[in-house]
Amino acid sequence: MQPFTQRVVETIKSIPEGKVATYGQIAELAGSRRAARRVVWVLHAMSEAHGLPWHRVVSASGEIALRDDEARMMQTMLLEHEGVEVDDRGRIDLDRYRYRPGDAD
DNA sequence: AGTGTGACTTGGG
DNA sequence: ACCCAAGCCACAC
Repeated sequence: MQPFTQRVVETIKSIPEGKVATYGQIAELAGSRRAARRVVWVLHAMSEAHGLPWHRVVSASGEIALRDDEARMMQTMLLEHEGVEVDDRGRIDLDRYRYRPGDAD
């Protein structure tokens, strides 16, 4: 596994319950600001094997990015279970729920 | 090696 | 706020 991939995995694992991070944010935290699409690939390839909290990753617009309706429902359910509000269009208020590393909560 | 694809992002209109 | 075109990076064929 490439170092960047490893860092993406660690970054995703570091997102706390009740918070979300965007693809671009994860890419930046892992050291490559423009690598949002690699984050997508990591989620596909490593989510299961590494037990990643994949549901805490959303798009820069605060939207659930999954295409598949069932999967969207699943993500919505997992997030709301952690106290993250998701509206009926699958949108999340990033001002409220965005993960900010280093914040004292 | 070229092309297509993806749970993306940004910038412009 | 929505739509679109480019840019982005790695992978599979």
